[in-house]
Amino acid sequence: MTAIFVARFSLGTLLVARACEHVFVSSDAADILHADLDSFYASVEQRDDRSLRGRPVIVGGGVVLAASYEAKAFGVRTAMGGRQAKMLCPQAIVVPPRMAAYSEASAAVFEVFHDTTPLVEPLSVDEAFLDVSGLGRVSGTPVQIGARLRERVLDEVGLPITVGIARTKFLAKVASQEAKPDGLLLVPPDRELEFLHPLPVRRLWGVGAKTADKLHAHGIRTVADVAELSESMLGSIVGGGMGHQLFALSHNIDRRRVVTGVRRRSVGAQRALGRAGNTMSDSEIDAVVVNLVDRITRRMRKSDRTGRTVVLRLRFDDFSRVTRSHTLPRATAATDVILSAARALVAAAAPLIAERGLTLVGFAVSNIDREGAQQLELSFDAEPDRLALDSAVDEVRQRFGNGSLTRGVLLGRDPGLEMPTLPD
DNA sequence: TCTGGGGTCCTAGGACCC
DNA sequence: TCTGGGGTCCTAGGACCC
Repeated sequence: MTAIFVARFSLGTLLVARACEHVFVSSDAADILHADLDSFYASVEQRDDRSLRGRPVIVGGGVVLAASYEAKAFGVRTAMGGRQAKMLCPQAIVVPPRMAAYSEASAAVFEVFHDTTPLVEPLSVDEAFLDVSGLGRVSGTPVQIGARLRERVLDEVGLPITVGIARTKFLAKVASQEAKPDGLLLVPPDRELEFLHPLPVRRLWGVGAKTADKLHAHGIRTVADVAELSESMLGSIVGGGMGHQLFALSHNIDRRRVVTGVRRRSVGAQRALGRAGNTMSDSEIDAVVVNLVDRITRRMRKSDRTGRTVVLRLRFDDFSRVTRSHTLPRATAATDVILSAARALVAAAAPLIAERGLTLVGFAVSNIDREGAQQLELSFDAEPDRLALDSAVDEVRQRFGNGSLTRGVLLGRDPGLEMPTLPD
C-alpha cells in the first residue's frame, strides 16, 4: 500500500502550474534528446531558394539574426553588426528575415517532435528537449530514435537538425552543441565526466561573457577547473545563486526533467529606432507606442492570456538601458487599459528621453495569468523521506527560481501519517 | 564593430502588514 | 515606549539565451 502525498508550495509572486507532477521519474539511461535546428533562419532561406545553397547567407540587415555555416566559416556570428559581418565575408548574400516562413517551418518541425514522443519541452522556435524513456519497445534505442528524427525533419521539412542524447538535459544540450552542424551525439552514462570536464566554462548553462570573465580572472577556464572548487568559493566569485548552479553542473548534477505545458511568462514587443529616434516628436513616439501595445495585446488575446505588469524598456544613444514598470490592480489583455499604462510610463520617462536620446522603445506585459492559485502540487509515489523532500525542494527551485519558494507544506492523504514541513 | 527582437531568471531594496 | 522578525508585493537592474 502506497501513501499519496501532496506537497503544497507557495510560490510567492510566481504561479503557474496547476497540474500534478510526478517528481521521481528519474532514469539512469541516456534517454533525453536535445534537438536543435542548425542556423535555423538561414537554413529556411537556403531551403526556399536554391541559388542560396552552398553559399554564405546572412539573415537580417543591421544585425545578423542568423548566418549559414558557409558564412560562419568566415567568422560571421549571430548578433554581430551587419557592417562587421560584411567586412568578414564580403561575398555573403544578405536577405531580410521572413518571420512567417520561420514560424511555419517551426510548427512543422514540432509536429515531428510530437509524433516522436508526447514529452516535448520547447526551448525556443528552433530547439526542444524530448524525453524518449520508455519508448524502447516501440521505437528503438534513443540513438535510433534520434537518427530517425533527423531523417524525418530533413525529408518532411527540408531542414538539417542536430540531436544530442544524454541522461540529463544539460548534457544533452551540450552534446548537441558539440555535434553541430548536422550531427548526432550520444554521451554514454559511464563517460559523462570525461566528456564534460575538458570543456570551456562558457559551455556551462548560465555562463555568459561576464561570468566567464570573472572565472577567467581566477584562472578558471574549464569545467574541470570549476569542479575543483567548493561551492562557497564559487559563490564568492560569481554570487551565491550562480555558484550553486555552477557547482551542481560541474559535478554533473542536473535533476531537471523534461516538462510539458510550460506557459509563457511575459509577452513583449520592441522597436529599434536608430538615430531617427533622437529627433522624433512626441506624437511620432506615441504612434510607435500605440503600435507596440496593439501588437502585444493582440497576441495576448489570441493566446488567451492576461497580464498585470506593464514594463517599458528604453535604450538611449549611448546604448544604456532602463526599464520602468507599473502593476495594474487586475490582469487584462485590453488594449486601452494597457495603452494607458504604457503612455503613463513613457510620460514619466520623458525627461530621460529628452536628455539621453531615444534609440529603442519596447514594452512587455508580465505577471501573466497572475490571478489564480499560487501553488504547485507534487505527488509522490511513496512516502517521501528526507532525501525525497530535498529533491522536491530542488525541483521547485529549478523550475520556479531560487527566490520563489517561500513555503512548502506536505499534506498526507493518510491521516495516520506524519505531516512534516519542508524547509524554507 | 556597432549593435534586432523575442524571451528567462536572479538579486536587491523599500513599502507594507502582522 | 521601544523593540523585532518574517513574509508579500512591487520596482529596477543585470546577466543570459536563441
